[in-house]
Amino acid sequence: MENKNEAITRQEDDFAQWYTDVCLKAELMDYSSVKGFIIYRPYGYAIWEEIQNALNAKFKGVGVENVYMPLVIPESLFNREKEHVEGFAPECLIATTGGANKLEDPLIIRPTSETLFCEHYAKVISSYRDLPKRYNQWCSVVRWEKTTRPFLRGSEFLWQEGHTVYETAEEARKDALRMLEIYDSLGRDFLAVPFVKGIKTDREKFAGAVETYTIESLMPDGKALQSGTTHYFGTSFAEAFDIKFQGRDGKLTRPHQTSWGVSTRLLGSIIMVHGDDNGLVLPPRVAPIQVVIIPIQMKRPEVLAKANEYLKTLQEAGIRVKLDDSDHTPGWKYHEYEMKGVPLRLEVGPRDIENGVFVLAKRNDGSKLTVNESDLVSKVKETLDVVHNEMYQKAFKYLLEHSKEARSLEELDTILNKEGGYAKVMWCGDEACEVKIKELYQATARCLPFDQIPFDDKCPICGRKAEKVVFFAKAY
RNA sequence: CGGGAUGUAGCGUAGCUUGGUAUCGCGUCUCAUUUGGGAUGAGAAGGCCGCAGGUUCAAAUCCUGUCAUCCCGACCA
Repeated sequence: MENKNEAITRQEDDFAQWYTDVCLKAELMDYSSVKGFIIYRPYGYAIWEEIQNALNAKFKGVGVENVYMPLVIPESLFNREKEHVEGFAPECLIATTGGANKLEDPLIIRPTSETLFCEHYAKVISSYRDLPKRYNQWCSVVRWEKTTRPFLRGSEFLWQEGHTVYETAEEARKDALRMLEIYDSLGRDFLAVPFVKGIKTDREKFAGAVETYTIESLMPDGKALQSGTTHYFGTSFAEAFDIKFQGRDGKLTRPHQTSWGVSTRLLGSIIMVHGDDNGLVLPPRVAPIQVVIIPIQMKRPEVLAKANEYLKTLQEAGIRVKLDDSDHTPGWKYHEYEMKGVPLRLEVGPRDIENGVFVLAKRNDGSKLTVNESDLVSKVKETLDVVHNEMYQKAFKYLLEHSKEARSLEELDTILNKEGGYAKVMWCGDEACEVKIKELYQATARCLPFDQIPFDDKCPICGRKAEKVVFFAKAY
């Protein structure tokens, strides 16, 4: 019997509504009373914490240090880099009063913190011996968005923003690419989300950047989601904020900078890429609960004793495990943890105990296996890895099957408007053709992928010579 | 910011046309029996009808404004 209170909209009926249902019913978030500002509930926040743990470990491995910068930026400071201002001004939230007084220099709630980092760097950098600097902060930023959706686009969102300073362009560029690789590995090894890696067109790049690199993921409704970006700034910020150092040659020199970030938008990606009509499906390595133990006929003391024994053993093995000994029926619990996307369910009841086994059920494909008690830890660990790999492979297959070459306007139309996914286009390099595709199909250039495999030699828009492959898609 | 839809208990809703005691289901709480795919019975609690004005003897209902959410477009991570 379908319980109306628990049921969610089916994906094929209304994908957007399905997404919202999952966000709410899996208890990831709730709406607050201010548009676009959401409440990250414990279960949703816990996923973000797992992402933080994974990234912090990777950051530390390449010498990144965590810091914290102020929430507010004086308008006068924010205004120093021209392109940057033009990019962000339309979506700034600005505080104009402090206490009873009007502020002479209004305070911008940070939409991003380049300016603060730069101001600080100008003070603390004076010699090549002070370089490189690799700072990162975990914080939230505010951008006054017109329309908002949980995790995908919010007025406030949580993210990390890294800001680095190097002596040379080569080092800085290398940093931007290395951080992109870290993001890519986060997707591959933790989120089970495959990304297309590449460089943004000039039109799509970050305000103030020389080059923007990106990881793009593909949602099951055929839309692309920009999931993280890294930027090479050249020396433009260093000039605007007067950051200079005395080089090995004794001369005052402008350093080269980068910035890079991923946000809670990654949660949106996880939800959509893996979720199904029963709710969330979490990749094991960032799942707050990796295994949930469901005892059957709990009132029998041997059942609860065995369940607690499993709990303890798995905890000691470093697995994130929960025993649900609430007095709901087993069936209720099955649905509950499926909605919440817990990768593995461990069932243990009188029948199992008699036979010295337990049942493991995989959330990603619903399959069940019977396991000998003695294999508890090894089998759970192994199966978590299996689930991760299956989830990644499934998403990767979808990505491949929905990345198609478009040699003509007709093919572009078919891919973008009927099939969904990426349209690979041979691009002449003229922004006019990029704009034309946007006008015709509401699709944007997601990136020029690093893996350039040309399949034609002329631009399908203007017919001129084309050498670069660009991925176009409708985007979130 | 334009076009459309929706706000009534934690969730889903009836009532609104034609103003007059706030409807039902789920969930929650208590007790008992249950437990291998959303258990059953009995009892109970829970509402400024999104918010603010207005019309009226009287507003969930009519009018104006506003806020929020969802969908479709233009901007972003």
